[in-house]
Amino acid sequence: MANQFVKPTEAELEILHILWANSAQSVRFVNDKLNEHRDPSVGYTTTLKTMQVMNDKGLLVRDDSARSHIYSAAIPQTETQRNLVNHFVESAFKGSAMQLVMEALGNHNASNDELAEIKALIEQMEKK
Amino acid sequence: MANQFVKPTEAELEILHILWANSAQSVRFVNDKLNEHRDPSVGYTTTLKTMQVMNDKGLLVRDDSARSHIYSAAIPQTETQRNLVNHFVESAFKGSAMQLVMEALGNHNASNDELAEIKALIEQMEKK
DNA sequence: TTGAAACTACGATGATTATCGTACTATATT
DNA sequence: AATATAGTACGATAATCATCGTAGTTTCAA
Repeated sequence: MANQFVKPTEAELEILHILWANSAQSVRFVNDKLNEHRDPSVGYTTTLKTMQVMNDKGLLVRDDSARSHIYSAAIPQTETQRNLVNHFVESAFKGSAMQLVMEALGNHNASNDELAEIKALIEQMEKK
Repeated sequence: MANQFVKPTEAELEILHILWANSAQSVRFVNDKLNEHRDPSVGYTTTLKTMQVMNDKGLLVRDDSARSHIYSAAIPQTETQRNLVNHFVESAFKGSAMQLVMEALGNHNASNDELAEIKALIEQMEKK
């Protein structure tokens, strides 16, 4: 059977975004990145604890061979996002993914390039 | 300024779906509907309590003129879904709505009618 | 008219989340 | 060597969520 999806919390997702964009990093690095965009800044031990929990949950992988442990995301970004979308479609749109697509398309600006890319994807789907 | 968005929890969202589809209803009705698709069924007082909390949060409106109180969703389905999508795009896709669209399009089946509808929406967007 | 059935109010509980402080340990600087 | 610096481990806390039990009240039927 497929691996069981562990849904990351909001705080965990922020950390995942940082590790997806920056591969393997220390807690110090992640905490600094987090606080670049935070007003009440997050304490170092808060980030440490969260990342330890994520490691226990199987969301992160840890290399503890050196004194400063190095963490990376255990699951690829696209796979996690696919799972998140599946869950979200169910809970917010009762399974109607196309309603979600319409909503997301309608209320956010898209460049012509992006629109072209989506059209291409639709063409491709129609051929099946 | 616009009304502050109160994000419904998972359990609350399920109740909202029932009330969006069935307008004004009693707790009894909602609880019965919930338990149509639930294995460990939800207790009546659980649903009652949740709906009372939702009323306090401003998610529901209550008519308590009769003994059996009648609740309805305080905010329209489309408006709530728009807010949910906005939040989800931020947290899961760091603001890239088009990436969400691609993901949702790619991994869910769409009928030809639905694809046509989306194409129409895209045509319309290109004219701006 | 009295007892069962149905309803509301409300407090309590266990689980999860986000947060931090403290204790302890290893490294680096003077 | 002694001390400051930087790291990990871990317990504690307050907030939120989902859940339910109990108490009290209204309605209805035998």
